Amino acid sequence: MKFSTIEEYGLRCLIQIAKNENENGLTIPELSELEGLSEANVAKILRILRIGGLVEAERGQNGGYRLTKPPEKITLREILYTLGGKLFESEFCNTYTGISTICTNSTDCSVRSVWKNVQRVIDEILSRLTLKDLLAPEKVVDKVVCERVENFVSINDLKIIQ
Amino acid sequence: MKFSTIEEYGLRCLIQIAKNENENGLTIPELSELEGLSEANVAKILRILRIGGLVEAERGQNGGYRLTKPPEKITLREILYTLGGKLFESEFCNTYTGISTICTNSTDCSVRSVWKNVQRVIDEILSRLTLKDLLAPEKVVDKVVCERVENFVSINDLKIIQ
DNA sequence: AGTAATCTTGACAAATTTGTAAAGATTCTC
DNA sequence: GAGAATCTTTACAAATTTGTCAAGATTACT
Repeated sequence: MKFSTIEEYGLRCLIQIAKNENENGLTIPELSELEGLSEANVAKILRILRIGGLVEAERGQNGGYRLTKPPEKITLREILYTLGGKLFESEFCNTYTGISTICTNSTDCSVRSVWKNVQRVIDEILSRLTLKDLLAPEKVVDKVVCERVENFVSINDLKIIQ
Repeated sequence: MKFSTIEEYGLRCLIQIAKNENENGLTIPELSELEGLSEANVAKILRILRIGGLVEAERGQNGGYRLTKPPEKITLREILYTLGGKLFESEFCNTYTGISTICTNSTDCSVRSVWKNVQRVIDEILSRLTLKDLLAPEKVVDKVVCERVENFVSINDLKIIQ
């Protein structure tokens, strides 16, 4: 269970765009510079975000990328779903070799239940965090994210390692 | 953010091994048959589980794979960590292009905070589920997993879709 | 000892994901 | 309208993950 690079880079680019003051938005070369990615790669990632409706592009000399909505209205769930799809797709069982027969016949697919429930919790956490929450300096963000998560989950005795 | 096929198949194989009654354990051809995977693929996955210390193998005519501990002592966290690694590795930031300079200089790496907190919650959920919890028929498992998760997380108004 | 059933390993092939390159389309400025 | 700056798209290359194959090692049974 990993985050893909598209998710990582896409979210980073979105944060940069949201932080940007200039009304023209951010250009591909600027994002490339800010995040240390190649321009071609930024272009590809921004395309996904644009098709997903999270950013809009203006071409030409004063062109660039802007958010389509204010950052407080964009949830992390929406972002990560656009960039990487859901953790557990309902076709999942069918795409895996041989499992369809096993699942439908014996209906003994306990694994699915785990995936579903993990996804449910992740979805809920990500729904409660917006792009705006990520715009502060790292330490502030960390505090907010921790609080938000703890407010929702009853982890009392657990510390974050590292 | 996806589960890898190794995680899916590995967990399935473990469940089969745990369910198995025969004291000799399950052989590769049997697991292959049960889960609809090729024998070569099963062999590869079982190797990971064996190196990870979750199963032990016996060679020869009465050979097969058995669990190294009782299923109630094997957590899903342990299993998925063995099969797929952590969601967020601490070297993560360094492995991504260009980010090291940005991270260390501006310490403005809000994304990391999200990953860390999501992982914290997933880890906690997976720690509370053991292999034994997955051995019942699907509907029973579903009930148990739901309850266990809900007991820990305050989702009140959310229903599982599908 | 020989044979069959099994696990074990390393090399390779296929598929998927990730990243790059090049040519095109649009807009602004002059 | 020419040119520069920008986004857009498609095709391709590289890297990673996934899956297969074949040869070897171990054990039990006769």
